[in-house]
Amino acid sequence: MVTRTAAQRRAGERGRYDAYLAACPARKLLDRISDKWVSLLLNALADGPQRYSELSRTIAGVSQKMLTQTLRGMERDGLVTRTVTAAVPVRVDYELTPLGASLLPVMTAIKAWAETNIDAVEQARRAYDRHSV
Amino acid sequence: MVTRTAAQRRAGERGRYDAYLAACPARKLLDRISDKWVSLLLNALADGPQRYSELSRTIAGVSQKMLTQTLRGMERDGLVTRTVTAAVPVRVDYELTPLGASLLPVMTAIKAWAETNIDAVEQARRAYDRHSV
DNA sequence: CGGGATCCCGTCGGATACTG
DNA sequence: CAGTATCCGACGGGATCCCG
Repeated sequence: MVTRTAAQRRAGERGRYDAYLAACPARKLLDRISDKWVSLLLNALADGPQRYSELSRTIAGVSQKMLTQTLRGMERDGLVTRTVTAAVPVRVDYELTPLGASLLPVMTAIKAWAETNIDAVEQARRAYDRHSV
Repeated sequence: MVTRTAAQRRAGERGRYDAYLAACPARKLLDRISDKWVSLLLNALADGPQRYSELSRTIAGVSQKMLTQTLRGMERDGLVTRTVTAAVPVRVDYELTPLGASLLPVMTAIKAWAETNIDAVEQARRAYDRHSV
């Protein structure tokens, strides 16, 4: 077997492609906001700061692990600020930064497309399922 | 143990919340376009129809499994059309539908935000990492 | 109250081999 | 050429327990 296998060739190409992808800002952002909890937290924090426990109740379905993990990630990316108030029961508030708030219009644009086109998508989906099942 | 545990209460709330989420058009759309391969295919198909093998080479890093699976999903949602030309070697072309094409501006908006703000995000990230490591 | 650490399971996605 | 079928490893994310 002198020639490289298809898998080997693809592996080489993938290396460069992954590097290209990793450098792509749009993909980085998509990876971030496409996260289920990030988008929900963005919405929850849109109308003012909230405490950890408030967020926990607002989002309802989230586990502490994911709530903490997601908030940490967003804080790291400068999308939210974390403010600890030393009291007897500790108090922690989260708030959108200007950067985080600037993401809201983008979410709105996505939402707008979704709301106008979701019917067409679901119709196409039903049509597809009908003749293929 | 008379009262329900926190987990039990959350489970109930999650049921309603999941239902709410499932009904949310914006989330459905996000789930779809946030997919790594969907966004790449959208871009690849932006400037005209392409054959299966062409897409395979354009995207480079994708496995046949994911390429086929993703294209099927997009076809189901009415974002692309699949045209089979019966010839000696079979020929299959994929093309964006108007619905699929209407998604491109949204992707552009996301890309625009990403390109103007990615520096701020990465700077915040470095600052965060510096004082916490 | 606001988490950190750990365990565990389900699903996603890659590799490989085979087919019309 | 354009897939389908199968195996399987990695990882995301929930549940649980514990701490400052």
